[in-house]
Amino acid sequence: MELIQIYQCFCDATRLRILHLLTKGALCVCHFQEILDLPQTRISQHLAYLRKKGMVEVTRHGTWMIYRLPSHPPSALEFQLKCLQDCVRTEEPFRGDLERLGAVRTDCGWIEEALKEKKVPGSAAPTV
Amino acid sequence: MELIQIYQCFCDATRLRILHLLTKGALCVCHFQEILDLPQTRISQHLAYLRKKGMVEVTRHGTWMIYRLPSHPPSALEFQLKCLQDCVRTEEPFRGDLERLGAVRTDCGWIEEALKEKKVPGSAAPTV
DNA sequence: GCCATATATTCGCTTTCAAGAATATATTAA
DNA sequence: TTAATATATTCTTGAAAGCGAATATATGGC
Repeated sequence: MELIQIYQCFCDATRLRILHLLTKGALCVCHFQEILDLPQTRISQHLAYLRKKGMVEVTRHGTWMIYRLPSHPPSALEFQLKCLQDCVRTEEPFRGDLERLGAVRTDCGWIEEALKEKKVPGSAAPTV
Repeated sequence: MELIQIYQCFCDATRLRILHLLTKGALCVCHFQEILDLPQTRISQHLAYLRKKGMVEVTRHGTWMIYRLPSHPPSALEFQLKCLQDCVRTEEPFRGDLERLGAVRTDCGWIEEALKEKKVPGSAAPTV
């Protein structure tokens, strides 16, 4: 019953914030750390949970793990994510997350470009 | 964070079936028992959970407890319930639930009329 | 009052979950 | 090879959840 798995993923505040951020583009773990201001372990654990349930996909780029929503999400998930965006547009902490996301200003397109051009995750990496 | 409470209520199969049935009208516990074919204790427990989270309201009519969705549900809940109905229209066990609901053929309007007319929960009650 | 019915609550058990701490792994740089 | 960075995994603890079994409560009929 896949719909329930979606609700299970959505019923924790940290996961909800992660998924919400991913609707704006792919991100790596250090970005989540910075934006959510939560310990790395906790973020990785929730990302592992989401991976296990098939809600996110991941690619390694150097030492970074780039997380993104599934390329072809089931329609129920797509729908729920849309709904999520609508519901929390003005709610904290989601609104603040988006602001901080803007400050980080690195969606995964940017990351991937940088990686392809320079391959220097240690130096050009977001200083987290 | 009220949205999360909605997801928490939605993330169990039994509760999801209960809420789905309630979108079609109020029901009492014995109806849930018959339609879902689950033990009374379990249903009451999940209804208590939903009550605690404000997802259902309840009225006593004689020995029956009539459950229904809140008269003025928060818009997020309304939206999610709409979504639920769309998502599971063809899915089991939801489809079967609706069929069995049709067989029971007693929405709460009927129950309340009967109660007001006859006050005989013991005899005219659904034979469960 | 007593009994039956409908429903709720409590208890004990097992599983899952959330979280922090500690540790492990993979990759890159030197 | 060694060190540093980014991330994952494991461990432990406490809390919550789900479930069946047993028990309690409220109501109505007698």
